[in-house]
Amino acid sequence: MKPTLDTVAAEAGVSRATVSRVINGSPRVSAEVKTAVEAAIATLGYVPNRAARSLAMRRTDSIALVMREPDATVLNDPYLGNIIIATSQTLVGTGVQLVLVNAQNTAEHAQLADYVRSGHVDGVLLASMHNDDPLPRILLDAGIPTVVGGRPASPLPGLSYVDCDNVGGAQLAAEHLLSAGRRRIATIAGPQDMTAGIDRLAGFRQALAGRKPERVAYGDFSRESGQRAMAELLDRYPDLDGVFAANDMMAAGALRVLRDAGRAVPHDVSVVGFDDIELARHTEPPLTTVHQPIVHQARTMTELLLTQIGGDPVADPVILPTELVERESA
Amino acid sequence: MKPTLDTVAAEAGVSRATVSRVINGSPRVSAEVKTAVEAAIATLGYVPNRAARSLAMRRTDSIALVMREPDATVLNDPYLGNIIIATSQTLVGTGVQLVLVNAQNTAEHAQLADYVRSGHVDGVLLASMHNDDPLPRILLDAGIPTVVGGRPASPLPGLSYVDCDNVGGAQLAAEHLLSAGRRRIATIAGPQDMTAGIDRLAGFRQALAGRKPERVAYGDFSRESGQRAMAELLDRYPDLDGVFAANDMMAAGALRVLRDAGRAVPHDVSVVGFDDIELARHTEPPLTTVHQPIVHQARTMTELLLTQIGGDPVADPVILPTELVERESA
DNA sequence: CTCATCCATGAGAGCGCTCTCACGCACACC
DNA sequence: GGTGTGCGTGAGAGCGCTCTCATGGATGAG
Repeated sequence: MKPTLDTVAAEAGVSRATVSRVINGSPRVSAEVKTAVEAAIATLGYVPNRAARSLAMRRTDSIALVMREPDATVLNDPYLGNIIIATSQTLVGTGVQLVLVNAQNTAEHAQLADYVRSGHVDGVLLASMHNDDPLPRILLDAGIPTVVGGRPASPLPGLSYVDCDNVGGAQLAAEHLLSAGRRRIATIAGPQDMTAGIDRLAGFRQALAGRKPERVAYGDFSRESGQRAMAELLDRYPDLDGVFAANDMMAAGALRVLRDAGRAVPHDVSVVGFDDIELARHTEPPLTTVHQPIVHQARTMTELLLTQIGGDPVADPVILPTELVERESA
Repeated sequence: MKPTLDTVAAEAGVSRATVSRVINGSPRVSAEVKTAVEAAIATLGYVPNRAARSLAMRRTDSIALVMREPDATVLNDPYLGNIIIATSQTLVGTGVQLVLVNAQNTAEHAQLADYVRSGHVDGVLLASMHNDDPLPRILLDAGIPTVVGGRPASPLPGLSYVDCDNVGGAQLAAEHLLSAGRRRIATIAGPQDMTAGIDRLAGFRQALAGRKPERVAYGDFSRESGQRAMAELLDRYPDLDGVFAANDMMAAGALRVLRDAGRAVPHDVSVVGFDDIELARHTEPPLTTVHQPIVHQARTMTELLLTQIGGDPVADPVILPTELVERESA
């Protein structure tokens, strides 16, 4: 039978309350009693029961990381995996546990809301939202500390989020192409129902400052869509000499299509991606891309959430800087 | 104030026990009372408190997924991320929650053991163990349902695990090289403190059936180590015409080194990898590799664990089949 | 010497839920 | 009419912890 507070109290010859004080580091305990209790804890191998503790304290010392992607796409893109692992690593040593929650369809949203409201977590990290996502609003209204990854489409006052500088990063990419002498630059834009897609296109446009014609094709961040978009661009603008793809996956697809079309990269066409995933080092040629600080983002999100749970006011959005990683494709 | 069982009971004009019965789907409730209670739950927006429930039931409906890798390597290899996401997806609809736990050093092992024993999870999934890992034994001794990913180095009776057929997969790879007419085949073996490394080398040896000389270099599953090992092999066996790398990451490194050395793949040297990660489609040339069924593995592990938690006897180890995916490198 | 003060400790009331047990009612049987 | 069975329901005792409040002894002030 597992030892409880009472067992320890009996062993140490004190009351349950005193043992509790020792465990929680209360200063109002005499040194001798403290050592006695600690000895009892050690000999019994006592471990506090988390359920009982959180029932009494109305606090769980755990947070949820909510993923909202349909299955297939997620597994190919390392973004989510990295966010998860980085978050988990940030939590090491804080005593806070990470609960992973999948909420893909509407039924699961409702379930999730219930779950969160059941007091099983103290706060929520929302990874990779889509535009129409009702969840932030629900959580906000329920008074659950929440931090979102990526800029929400519609600004919700009182919602803090952490994003990388998508606009600035895309500008960096486009400017790099310009400074390499490219003048007929196209872009494979991301889905326009995600702010990452929107902002990266905006940055691209800003850097190109209205040059005509505007060469844009759209993808959904998947490799296949990158291939389709690249083919479309080659068809519409056969003279293009530079491509900015809104993520590396699509850039990899584009690279393949360009090669098949007989265009040498970077000689005939320069290509820049976005994200700097592991894959970017292995494409042929290795991909010049905009580095997205995923680990830093996860860390920041977690820290914001923890301070918010600790009672601090909701922090302002944080935008992390991006930087260009020059390889061989541009 | 959040509604509790008592609130609902008062609203529905019944006792707390009856409400509990309705919530838990007990058959011993009359239809009219049931609907009344359900109406009360709906109007009050009642959600059961998980902490209270698990305190009373001595069960938490959540499992831990324990990761044991030093940080950096993990982020580049999609394996862990995929395991996590696949596990989480398997759990959708079961009402079981996934708690992610990082246990990298010895201090954290002790903490983990305490954590698990604090009754915060019903069982443990152990991802990617190393040889000297004390954790399975600890968990087994503590009577915690546990399922391990990958064959443990020292067989622990009563420990169930799920692995892919590393031996068979490596054989497949080597046989593919043989049947392509390759006769001077080398291997970049994985770390020999992990059974995946050991078993893949064993399978390779089995397929080559003692042909001499044995051309082996060792890596640690990272790209850089693959490069080093490939360079070493070229140095020692300049006439080699086939390479089996124990994972795709090392194969990608090898491909790079081969190209730099002026060896055409697959014309001069055929290369086969292992894992079939996304990266394998993007190398130059695309990598022929052994597909490892990660999602299937995660699913199987989760199911084994859940049945074990449900009281079923510990299941025998499961070895999932691997298959060769032919692309262009061999 | 008395009274107020302070501090270590204990008693006990919850936190919100589950589950056993007893109760009362309806029905069927002898 | 009594006994037995079955079933829906309620009362109440926990589950293991925290926290408030009371207690009693030591200390210092008046």
